[in-house]
Amino acid sequence: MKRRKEDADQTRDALLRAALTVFSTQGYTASTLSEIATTAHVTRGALYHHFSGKAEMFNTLLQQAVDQPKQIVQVALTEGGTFLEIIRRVFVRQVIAVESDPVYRATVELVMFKLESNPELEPAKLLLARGRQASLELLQRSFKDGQRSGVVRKNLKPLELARLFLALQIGLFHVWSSQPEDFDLEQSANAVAEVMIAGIKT
Amino acid sequence: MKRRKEDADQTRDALLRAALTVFSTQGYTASTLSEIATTAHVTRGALYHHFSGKAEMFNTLLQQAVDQPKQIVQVALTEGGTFLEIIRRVFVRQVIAVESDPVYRATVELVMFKLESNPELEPAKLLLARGRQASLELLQRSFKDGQRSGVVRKNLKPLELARLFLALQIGLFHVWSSQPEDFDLEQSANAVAEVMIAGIKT
DNA sequence: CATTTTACATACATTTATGTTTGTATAAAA
DNA sequence: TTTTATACAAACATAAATGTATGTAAAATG
Repeated sequence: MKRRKEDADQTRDALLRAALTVFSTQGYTASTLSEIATTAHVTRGALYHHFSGKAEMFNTLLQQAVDQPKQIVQVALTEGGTFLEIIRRVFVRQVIAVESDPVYRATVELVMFKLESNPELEPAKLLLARGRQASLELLQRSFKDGQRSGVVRKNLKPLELARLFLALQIGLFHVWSSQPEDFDLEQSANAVAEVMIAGIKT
Repeated sequence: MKRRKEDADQTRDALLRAALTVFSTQGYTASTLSEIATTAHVTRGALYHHFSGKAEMFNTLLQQAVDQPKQIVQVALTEGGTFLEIIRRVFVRQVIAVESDPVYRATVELVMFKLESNPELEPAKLLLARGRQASLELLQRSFKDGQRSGVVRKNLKPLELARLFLALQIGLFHVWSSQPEDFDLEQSANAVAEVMIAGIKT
């Protein structure tokens, strides 16, 4: 029995959700299209109808997650405050976002820590690299401003400061991700942010 | 023609090196025993003679890499110095170790950032988790001592400090690993360590 | 109402990796 | 020197995943 267009969209969504689930548990490479299809309660026929294959599903998932960090920066900027306050807000919120949104979390974990080298995923990797590069440059400019206005120590290069910021975020997420149960991410993010601020302010 | 015992050991080593190479380029899951064997200039027959399969090869590789960080701590302790000096030395050296030893680096990158979920690798994951847990506890005790002796701020819990230390190491390595070319790891490690020290000292 | 798409399911052909088995030349042991 | 164990290579059998091709009922289109 044929479905209506809205039903088809629903099938597509179910397939994407199933893909994320299967990717997260089996890993990308070991994930089979059969399992994704059956998890979504359809057959591979439906999957091939909606997507060209595994890589396209992955790219679709990824695309949904790359915008999140930028939005957080936008919001934090509109709220105003001192430079260090903004930096701190962005840091903490970006870390927490990953805890509150399970889909976002699964995607980030998958992409950052659980993706084996794979030629067919190079475009995805590039997308991510560009995103990180953009963040790095934005942070670098911010810290340069911070130094100009005198609130940030000047013996550290803006680039190093930006890397420190990123490294702390990624590392904190990594450590939490490996043992989420006994770990209050928000609290840790605040503690870590405090040390970072204390370490870089004049 | 049959080889002598020493030749056999050589074959085994070649297989392990080949495995690391192939794992690093193709990822664990996508790596095939055929490719590992041919990379080592033998056939799968030799591989199956020396190892029970892919997982055993991986575990063997991993085992070689888990001891490294501990040794660095041992050495750094014997050299003496103030608490903050030791912390800084350990931090920087552990980060740098990964740059100077290509085999160690490849293993760590593989294990930390490029290992998709895989039931047959659970023992390996456990091995690593235990190692990290041990580091965490050691660091925690160290920071507690540091606080008792008054050189470390007391408004942060030792556990948080230990996580901060680990997160910085992991994050820095992660950021560097994604773009090693335009990045002096030693310099960054020192810069980061300095900020960390500045952020936690009284 | 007739026709054409759409949204899948089903069946098939091909490929590829795996584990095992068998064969064999040589080194080591007795 | 005879025997046995070692270190592999080569062949085989099996399983599993992929992509494609075909079938089909219902929805959309005119």
